Amino acid sequence: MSNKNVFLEKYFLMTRSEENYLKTIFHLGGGDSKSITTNAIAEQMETKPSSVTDMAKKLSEKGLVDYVRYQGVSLTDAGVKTALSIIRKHRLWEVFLVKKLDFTWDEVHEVAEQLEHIKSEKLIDKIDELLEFPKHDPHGDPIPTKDGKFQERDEKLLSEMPINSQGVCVGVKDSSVPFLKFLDKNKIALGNTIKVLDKEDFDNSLRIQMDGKEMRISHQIAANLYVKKND
Amino acid sequence: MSNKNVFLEKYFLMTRSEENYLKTIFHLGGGDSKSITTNAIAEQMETKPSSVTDMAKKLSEKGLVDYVRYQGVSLTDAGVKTALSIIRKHRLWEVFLVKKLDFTWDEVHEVAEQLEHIKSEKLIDKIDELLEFPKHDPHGDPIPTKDGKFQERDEKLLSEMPINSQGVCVGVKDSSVPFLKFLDKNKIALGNTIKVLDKEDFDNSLRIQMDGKEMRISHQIAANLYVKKND
DNA sequence: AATTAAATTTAGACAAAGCTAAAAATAGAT
DNA sequence: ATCTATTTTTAGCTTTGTCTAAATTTAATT
Repeated sequence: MSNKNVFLEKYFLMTRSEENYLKTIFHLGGGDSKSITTNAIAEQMETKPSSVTDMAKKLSEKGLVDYVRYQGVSLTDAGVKTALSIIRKHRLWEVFLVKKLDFTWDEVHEVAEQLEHIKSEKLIDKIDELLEFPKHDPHGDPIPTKDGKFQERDEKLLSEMPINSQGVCVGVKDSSVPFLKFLDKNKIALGNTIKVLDKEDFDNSLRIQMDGKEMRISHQIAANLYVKKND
Repeated sequence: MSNKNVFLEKYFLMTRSEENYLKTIFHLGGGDSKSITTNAIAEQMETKPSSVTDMAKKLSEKGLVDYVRYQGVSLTDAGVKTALSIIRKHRLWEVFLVKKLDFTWDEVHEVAEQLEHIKSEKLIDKIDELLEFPKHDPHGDPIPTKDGKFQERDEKLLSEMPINSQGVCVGVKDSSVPFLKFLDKNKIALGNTIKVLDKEDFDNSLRIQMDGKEMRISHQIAANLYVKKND
């Protein structure tokens, strides 16, 4: 019961629950040294704030988050690294499910949610290799590198943007007359800021916000608009 | 909190621990209506008999084992079915790891031990399909069918036999003169009963028992001898 | 600056899965 | 048939992760 291997104890032996908390904190922005409230975490994870407090203490003990009572939590460098490794696994498994097993867009999340907790570095590296080192998951979100780097591509198709992200319109893929006319008619112009509010699984159409007003656009349109992500 | 869906509650929502117990009981022979002692289970699982007793009660509650105090446990039909579905998953994942990700013989078990608990029927069916419905895992053990049938092949290569299994020598694959001379010299003849005592991971050689005496044979030999399993 | 509303933490409880130590039942040997 | 020795179970405690309800701190408003 002695303190044999602090490194192993603190960083490798993560429980499923701990990993889920780190992932959530990262997604809520707590990797940018921003403090995330216990309430926000509780809401996201569909649990109670008091449970979050308990876990915050535990993760703080392990050096994975900075936690100040009543002030919320933010990930430490070690916490960010761990969160990224889980997100990497999640997204690689999503690619695997879609590319190798013909899962659809909307089926992958639940299963990847389980697979991301499998503990084997070799396994995920081999999956990465099998998939030929994909850069993005099926939703267009970037896959962190093995050494925990986030290679955020700053130009992408609007259809690949995650929900709640926003960017400036920087180009078109289809430059046909009908398409450009459509953009003009709908006051979509280069330089406009567009925020993705929601995606409809049924037809992949998007609800977006532009210049303060909301609108819905089809997947075909979104898949031909390049935007530069800025948040 | 009402008793909404008994089927779901009893059969689908299995914990990892419950699944591991069922698998162990099956492997110890408790599927053949034979009673397995709590001590045997505890030893196999590297836990304590008292913990096994607790779980026996729980699994009995759920209708997965028959448990009589001081008499041990045996799997019910539902228990056998569940155990086989876990074993099926374990073995399919092993094949996947070896065939698709270049894992070696000895690396697969630990990872498959985790993967077997992933809950997604579609996932394992798709893996099965990807692998073109293999009949045996990398160790030569049979993969149960989706509807829980064990298709024990009664003829297999000696090199594919699991440790502690035994069979009667029924044929050769390589019928070249040098090979047959070797068999003759070592008194290995059709009709002999051979028991696999141990496998050496390093060179895949086997320690076997034949006619009461022990000997070691290379993988190349074992991979060219057909035996008919009989226990 | 004081008071109230909202957010957060503490305290105490629970279920799952395990352990230890003591009690009870079975089985083996005489 | 009785008595040990072994096996098995019970009772009570531990840890992890969760919850509820009560207490406390922060923030917002007057």
